[in-house]
Amino acid sequence: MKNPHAEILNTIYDTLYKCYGTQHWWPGETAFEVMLGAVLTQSAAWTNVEKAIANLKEAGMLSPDALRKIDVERLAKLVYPSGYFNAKAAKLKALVNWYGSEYGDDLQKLRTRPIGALRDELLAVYGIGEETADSILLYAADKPSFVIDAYTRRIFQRLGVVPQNDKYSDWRDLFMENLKPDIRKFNEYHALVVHHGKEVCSKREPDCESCCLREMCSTGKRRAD
DNA sequence: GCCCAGGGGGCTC
DNA sequence: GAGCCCCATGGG
Repeated sequence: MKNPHAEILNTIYDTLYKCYGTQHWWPGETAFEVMLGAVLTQSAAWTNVEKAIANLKEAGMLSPDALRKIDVERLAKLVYPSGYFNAKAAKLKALVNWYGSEYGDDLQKLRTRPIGALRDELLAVYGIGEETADSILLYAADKPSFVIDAYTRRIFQRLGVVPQNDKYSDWRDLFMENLKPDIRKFNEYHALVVHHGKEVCSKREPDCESCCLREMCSTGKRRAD
């Protein structure tokens, strides 16, 4: 028999895709904006991240050079709406300093790096952990790196599809080892998971009645059991 | 007005 | 290497 995980992961993808369709997900107007967004969205709602990015745009701060030059206190005020503003200002500084010193702010150069090496580099930058690294790899650097977030864990836990250990790396391996590396699909899969997590499978009150995954989900199966 | 969301760093043991 | 606290906002 074929790999059972591969089958269920593909079935879940197909079901979500049939239910919601293409998400056209590109969380930012440019790859650089995506990198900033990946940091700003840490523990923050995307609506607040949009406010922070709008502030940066208005202040002419959507370039690596401008962000390197700006006063960190002023930067903190601009990103205020996304929360943790002092921490995030320092993180953005670290990100653009790395981007400039290692790649000369050249996106194409960054994209020529192999996925594993680039991931290790990102993880060494202050403020970039595993989820943020994978978001940048997938949505800015065009690398097939599966993004795990709170929605992913919650939804797949409810479906009973879980790795042996509840660590980020184990969750990522579950997807990376059972899906063919495909940038488009990883992009779409994560977008569908986020959409489903927000609209249907929220933490407080999952709407199991209208959930397209309810047939394979333990949480929503109270009717028959 | 409280409770909750939740990624990453840094410290302790 | 697991456990805990800190960072701060906005929405239920």
